[in-house]
Amino acid sequence: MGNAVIDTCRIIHAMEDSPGEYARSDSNEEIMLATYCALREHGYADLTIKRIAEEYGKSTAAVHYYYETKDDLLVAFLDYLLDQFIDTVHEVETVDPQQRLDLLLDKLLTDPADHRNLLVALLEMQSQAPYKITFREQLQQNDEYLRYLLRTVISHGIEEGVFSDVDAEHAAQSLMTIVHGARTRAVVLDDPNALVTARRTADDYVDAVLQTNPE
Amino acid sequence: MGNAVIDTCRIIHAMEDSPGEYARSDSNEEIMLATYCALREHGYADLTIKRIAEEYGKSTAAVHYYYETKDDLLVAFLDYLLDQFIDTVHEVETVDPQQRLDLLLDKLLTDPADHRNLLVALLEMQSQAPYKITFREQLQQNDEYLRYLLRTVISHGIEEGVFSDVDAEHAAQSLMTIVHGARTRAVVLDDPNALVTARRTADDYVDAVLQTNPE
DNA sequence: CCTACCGATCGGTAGG
DNA sequence: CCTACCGATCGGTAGG
Repeated sequence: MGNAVIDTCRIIHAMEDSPGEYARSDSNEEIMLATYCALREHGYADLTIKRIAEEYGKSTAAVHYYYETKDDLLVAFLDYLLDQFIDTVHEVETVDPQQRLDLLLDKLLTDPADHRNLLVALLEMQSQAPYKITFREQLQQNDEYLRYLLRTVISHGIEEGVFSDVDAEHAAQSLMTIVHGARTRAVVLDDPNALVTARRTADDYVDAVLQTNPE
Repeated sequence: MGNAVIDTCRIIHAMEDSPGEYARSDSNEEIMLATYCALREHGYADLTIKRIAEEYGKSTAAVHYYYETKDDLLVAFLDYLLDQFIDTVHEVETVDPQQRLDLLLDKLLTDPADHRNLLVALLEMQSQAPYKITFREQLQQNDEYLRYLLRTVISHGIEEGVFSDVDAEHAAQSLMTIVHGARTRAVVLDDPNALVTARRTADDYVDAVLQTNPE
């Protein structure tokens, strides 16, 4: 499993080292990737500038050249990481409420590719939320946005009469709770099944609480 | 908020420094408490033997006298921490399925006293699960036990005809997902309301999925 | 249990 | 961007 992770990072680096298409100003992107790999391999507690520099392939001074302090770098990295999750969700373009909610939950609770590695990285960053106000605010904003997406689609469904007239904000919070619970359990208990189970739980919830039973 | 934490730890220390009732062999308990406070105040990434020793009120060598390595200490501490949660749940003695499930969820999703501090400590320890097999196994065992309690009470309810004939294991996993999600959100987003909301979500789930509608 | 100390490593900087 | 280096701090141990 440890090897799988390293491989993933090697693959990412390989992809990115390919033909020099865009300007070298993408050093930032490279450092973000290096941070991602170093974090995934060592965890937040053992994440050092030196290890990031090793993944980056340059010296520690090179890292400090782009980011004055370790904190600056990590704040930027958390934005980068949360964007990865947002991007996935933005792939859903359907507007039909039932279908859209279904697909949003799919994106939030499965989808993968590199999902497991992303979830580990997220867990590590989350663990610093009680101590770094910046992190906490970034995570709050992300949660708020995802909740907004859910609340909106639920409201639309209610207006169209396909969902029961429930408290849309509460329903959105409930689904976010299931999402966070699934992610935590998947990574902490090392149980990939946790996401699949939670996807079903979310469906239970939608079917039983939101869905109008046409009979 | 930072002050509130420190105060909590001071209070705990005060309680424990009171009349010398039991033998001094309780140094272990004192070190566990010191670790709890140091962890709560600084987070896992900045948890050092020195800081634990400061909370303990003795030298770092004193800590190493009882625990050979930092790892040994932290493994013992995780057991200690998880026991705190288990103890709370064990206060539920009711056998009536509906009432018992209700009270179990209360204990898992509210109860507090020092709940928030306990949740922060848990989050910190969880963040090391991907890197320390021992931690992961301890957390797996804990989750398994709580799931067992839920599955059992659900099965009893089904036998007695007060719950629908659902997959008890899946229902238990769903509730555990909600519990983990609530804890994560409460601490990471610093939203005490997350627990209350999730308690309602759990009720939604129980009412809609488990409860037989007698009509 | 304490004092004193070990080698290793940390984030960050000076000077180029 | 690199080499070389800074003071501070880490987990752990020797000797008592």
